[in-house]
Amino acid sequence: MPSIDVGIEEVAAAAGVATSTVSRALRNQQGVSEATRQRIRALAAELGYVPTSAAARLASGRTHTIGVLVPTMNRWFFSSVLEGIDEVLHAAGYDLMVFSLTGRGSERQRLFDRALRGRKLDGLIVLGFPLSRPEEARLRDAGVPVVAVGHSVPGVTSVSIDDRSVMETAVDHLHRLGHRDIGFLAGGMEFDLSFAVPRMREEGFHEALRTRGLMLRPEFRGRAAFTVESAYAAGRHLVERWAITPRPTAMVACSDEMAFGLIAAFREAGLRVPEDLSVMGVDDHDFSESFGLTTVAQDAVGHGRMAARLALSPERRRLAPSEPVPHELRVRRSTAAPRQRA
Amino acid sequence: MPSIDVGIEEVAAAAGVATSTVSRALRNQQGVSEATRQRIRALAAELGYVPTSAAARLASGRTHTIGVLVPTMNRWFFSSVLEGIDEVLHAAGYDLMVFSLTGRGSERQRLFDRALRGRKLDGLIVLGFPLSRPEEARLRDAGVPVVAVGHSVPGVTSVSIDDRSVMETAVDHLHRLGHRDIGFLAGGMEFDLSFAVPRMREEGFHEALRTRGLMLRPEFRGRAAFTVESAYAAGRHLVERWAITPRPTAMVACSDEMAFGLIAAFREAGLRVPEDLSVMGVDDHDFSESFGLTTVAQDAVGHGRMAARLALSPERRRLAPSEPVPHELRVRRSTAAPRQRA
DNA sequence: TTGTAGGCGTTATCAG
DNA sequence: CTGATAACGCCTACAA
Repeated sequence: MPSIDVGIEEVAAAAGVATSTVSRALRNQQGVSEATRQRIRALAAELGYVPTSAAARLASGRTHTIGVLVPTMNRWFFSSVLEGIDEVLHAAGYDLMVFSLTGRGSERQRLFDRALRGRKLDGLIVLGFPLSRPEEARLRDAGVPVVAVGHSVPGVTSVSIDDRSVMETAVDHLHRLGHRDIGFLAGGMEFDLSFAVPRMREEGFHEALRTRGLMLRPEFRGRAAFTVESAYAAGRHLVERWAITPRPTAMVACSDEMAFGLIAAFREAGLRVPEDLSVMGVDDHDFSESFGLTTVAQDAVGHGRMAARLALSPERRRLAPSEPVPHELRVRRSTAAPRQRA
Repeated sequence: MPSIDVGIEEVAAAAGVATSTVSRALRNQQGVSEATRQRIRALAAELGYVPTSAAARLASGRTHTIGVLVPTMNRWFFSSVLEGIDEVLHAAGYDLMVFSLTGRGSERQRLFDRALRGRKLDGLIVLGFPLSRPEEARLRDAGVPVVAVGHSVPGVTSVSIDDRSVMETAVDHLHRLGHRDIGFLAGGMEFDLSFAVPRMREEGFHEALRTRGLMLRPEFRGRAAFTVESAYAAGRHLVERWAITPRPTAMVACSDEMAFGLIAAFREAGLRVPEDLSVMGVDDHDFSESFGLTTVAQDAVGHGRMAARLALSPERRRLAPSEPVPHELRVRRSTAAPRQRA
C-alpha cells in the first residue's frame, strides 16, 4: 500500500539521492545513469509517487494541457474532432480541457478569455469558427499557440477541407447523374456560430452551378441551422411551396444532419428519396451509411488528430502545409438519376 | 495596455497594500474594507492582472477543475450530458477536463489513473459505466469526490433514470395500443462499455412482458451495440429471419440511435413504420422529434447539470436523494395500433 | 482591517 | 553524473 503522502523527497530519501536526481530520472532527462534511473523508477512505483501537477506546472511553466474551444459538443463534426484530439493528446500524456460555447454565444469573448487566463494551457485548438480581431490579439499576447479546425484562418495554422471544392464535388455528382434542377439547403441560421463555413459552401454551390450553365431557382432554395430539426422545418416549407411551383430533382444540403432533416420532411410529405428527389449532404456522419445518404465525406476524427499534433509541436506548425485536407464523394442510395419528366 | 508580467506583487505595490490583501480582495473573501476592495479590483483590471493558475493551485490545493470520464463523446447521451456539465461548471468558474475512453477500453484502468494522478481535479464525474472494485478503491484514497451519471452506483452519488421502469413505460405504451407480439433489440455488444444499462433494460423489458402474460419469442429478439450502424445490421438480420417466421407487430430498441438503425433496415426491406411494424426507442435523441420516433425521454443535459452541481458541492452530495431521475413517454409517429392480422 | 512570513512540491541552475 | 539551492507565484495562518 503506497502511503498517502509520498513526495519527491520521500523517493529521494528512499533511493539515497537528491530530489533533483529523482526529478530528472522520472522524466527521462539525460544526465542520470541507467542504474540510478532504474532504481528510482522502481522505488517511485513502489511508493506510489506521482508528481503534484500544480507544483510541476509552477516550476516548469508547462501545463501539459491543451484547451479546445468548441461551439457545441452535440454535433457530429465537433464531437468527432474532439475524439481525434483526445486520442492524440492522451497518447502524448497531455490533458484535454474543453470550453463549450453552447448557449452562450454572447459570452464568447469571456469564455475565450477564460481559456487563456492564468496560463493554464500549453495550446489552444479553436473549432468551427474564425477569430475576431480582438481575439487574435488576445492570443498573441497570451503567447499560446493556436490551431484552427473546420475553417481556415489566415496566419493561423489550420486544418479544414476546402468548402467550395466540396460543393463542386457534390454538384458534379448530381450533374453527371443528369440532374439540372438542383436545389440547395443553405446553412447559417445559428446565433452563435460562424457564417464562414455556410457562406463558403453556398458560394461554392453557386459557382458549381454557374460553371455548368445552371442557376438556382429561388423556390429551390431553403435555409436552416446546422441541425436536423431546423432542416426538417425548412424541408416542410419547401414541400409546401412545391405544391404550387415546380420542384427540383435533387437537393444538396449543407451538412448530413441537414440532409437527414430534409429527407424526413420529404418522406413525411409522401416524396420518395431518391425516386422523386435525390438528396445529398456533406460530412459522412456516423449515421449516413446506414441511412444510405450520399455525401461528401470529411474525416473529422482525422482533423482532430492532426490538430492535436500541430498543437503539440512547434516544428510541425512551422512546416504545416496550408493546403486544405482532402474530401471524398461517397455515393449511396439517396441519389439517383432523375426520372423522365412527364 | 497591460504589461506582460503583472503579478500579485505589482498590484499590491500599485495599491499600496500587501499581497495578502490583494489576494483576499480579488477572491471576495471577507476581511477587506469595501473601499480597499474596489480600489484593488480597479487596479487589477487596469493592470490586467490574472492569478497564475498553477500557483493558486499549489498554494490552495484547489484546482477549480472537474474531470469527466466518458466512454465516448460521439453519442447523443454523452455529449448532451457533457454540455450540461460544462454549462454549470463554467458558470461556477470551474474548468472541465475530459477523459474519453474511445477505442481504449483496455486502457481504462490507466486512463482512470491519469485522471486522478497529481491532484489535478477537485472532482470526477463518471459517465455511463460502473466502477470496478479497484477503481473504487483508487478513488477513495485519491480523496476525490465522485458523481456517477447514467447508471446508479451503490455508495456513490449518482444521477440516472430507472432503466427497468423505462422499459415498463415503453411496453405499456405498446400494450395499450394493442400490441402483443413485441420484439426487443437489446444492447450490450460494445467492447468498452458497461453491461449494466443494457442488462437492466433487458430485464426491465422481460419483466414488463411477463407482467402482461406475454413472452419474447426468440425470433423477435436482436442484439446490437448502441449505434445506428450496429442496430441497422441487426435489423437486416431480423428482417431476413422474418421471411420464414412470423414477425412482431412492434419493436422496442434499447436506445433511439438503435431505433434509427432498425427503422432504416426495415424501410430498406420495404416494411413501413408504423403501418407494418411499430418501433420505439429510449432517450429522445435530438433527431427523434423530426424523425417522428416514439420514445421514452430522459433529460441528458439536465443529468449533466445535476451531476456538475453535485460534484461542486459536498452538502448537495450529502443531501442527494438516491432516487432515479424521472423519464417521460413521448408518443410520435413511429408507433400505432397493430393492423388486424389477416 | 491589514501586514508579515512561511510554506505549497517541483523544476532548473549551478556547482561539485 | 549528482547534489544543493534558489526560484515558481500565490495563499494563509498568525501577528499587529
